[in-house]
Amino acid sequence: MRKEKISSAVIRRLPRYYRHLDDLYRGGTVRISSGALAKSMGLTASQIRQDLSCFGGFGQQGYGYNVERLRGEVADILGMNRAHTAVILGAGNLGRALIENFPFQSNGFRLAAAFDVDPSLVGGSLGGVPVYHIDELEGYLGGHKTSVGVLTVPAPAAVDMARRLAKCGVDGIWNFTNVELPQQEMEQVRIEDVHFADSLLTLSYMISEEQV
Amino acid sequence: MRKEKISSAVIRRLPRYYRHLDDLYRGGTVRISSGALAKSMGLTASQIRQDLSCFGGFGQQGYGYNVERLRGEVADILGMNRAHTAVILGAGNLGRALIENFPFQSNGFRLAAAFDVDPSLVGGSLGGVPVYHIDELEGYLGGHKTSVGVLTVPAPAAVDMARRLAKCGVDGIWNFTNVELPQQEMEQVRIEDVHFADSLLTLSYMISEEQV
DNA sequence: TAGATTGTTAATCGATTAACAATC
DNA sequence: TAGATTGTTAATCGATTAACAATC
Repeated sequence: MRKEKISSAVIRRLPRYYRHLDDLYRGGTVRISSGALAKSMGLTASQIRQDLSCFGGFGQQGYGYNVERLRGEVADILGMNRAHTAVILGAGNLGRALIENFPFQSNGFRLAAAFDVDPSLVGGSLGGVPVYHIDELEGYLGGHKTSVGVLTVPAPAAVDMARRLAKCGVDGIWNFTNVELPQQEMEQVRIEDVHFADSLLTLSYMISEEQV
Repeated sequence: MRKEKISSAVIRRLPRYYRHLDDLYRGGTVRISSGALAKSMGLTASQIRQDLSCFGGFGQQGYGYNVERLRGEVADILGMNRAHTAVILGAGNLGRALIENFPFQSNGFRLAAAFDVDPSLVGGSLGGVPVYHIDELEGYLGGHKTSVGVLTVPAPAAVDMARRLAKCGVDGIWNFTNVELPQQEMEQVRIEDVHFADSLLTLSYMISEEQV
């Protein structure tokens, strides 16, 4: 289906396309032209047509794109309909924030289990998700095919936990620890980092620059 | 000091440079060549020299870079020594995770106040940070020059809170809500988004692609 | 000094934008 | 049909890589 390797610049824009198309869809918009979408997203029409054409011709000359259809196509491209599963490691504040508030379901994931060491949490559940002791990780993953491990453990535990997830064969790690995981040790695992510090420092640069 | 507009590709790499240099510094490394740093970061030596030369000549021929000095220079460039201040809006799980666990201080920020509507929190403090009622926001910001507002409120409140922060004259908004803020309404405010959903969907794409 | 490594200029590569024939 | 808008090819722009003289 796909012609060549899709550049990561394009891939990073896909979730934004999805988000905007979903908003339009929910708002009842039936069709949209690349020009109109570009304007509302702050991109160029050319870029949108170029990006989408990596995956196929979803539009129609003289008409534009059907919002519902395009939204669905982008969802498919992003793998949102593949019944991905996730487990989360670490049920501290951040872990709990994700467990209780992040809409895994509407992003195509089912959050199946949480792991922690806190005896007051283990055996219970959070937001409908059972909490197991971290020692049960291998046993659990052995029996439950899991796509992604979400890492919200304290920094010192991060690398070890990543290794254990990799050894159990997860496809990806969603890394919230401010630690660089050893990708070269786990070539087969895709790692996506959410580095809060990098983000804040970028903002710090931007606001500092203004005042030079 | 700076010649021209620095490209955002370069800016996004600066925090990673800082992180690596800080690790090296803490580990006691005194000097490093662009080649060695490149290898450990998965970049090219050319790129590192090119990036750094945007800001000045920090190295020495035949020697490389002094780690402590370069770490300091990058920190300065990032604005880490400008005594930035921040307030956080929303002390739910995510807000609390940031208040209690995120090292604002070592990223050059002082987290001065939190705002929420929960009567059981207002008037108290979290992680040493006083919690005020959101109604007190304007009063507080009027009296306390604040660089950044951290947005960890529920999605429906996000845009309104962003407007209020902008009106009070913050320089930047660190946005954790899955909402696109109206940048065009607040040209003077720099917005840095941490879109969890975009990040997870990127990972979803990467692991799905493997299995085509 | 000789070897190493920078900062910078030139060459290459890739991504974005523009243009336009195809066509709904 | 005429107007609008796509998908795609070509042109431009920008970012990365390579090369090398300068020099510590």
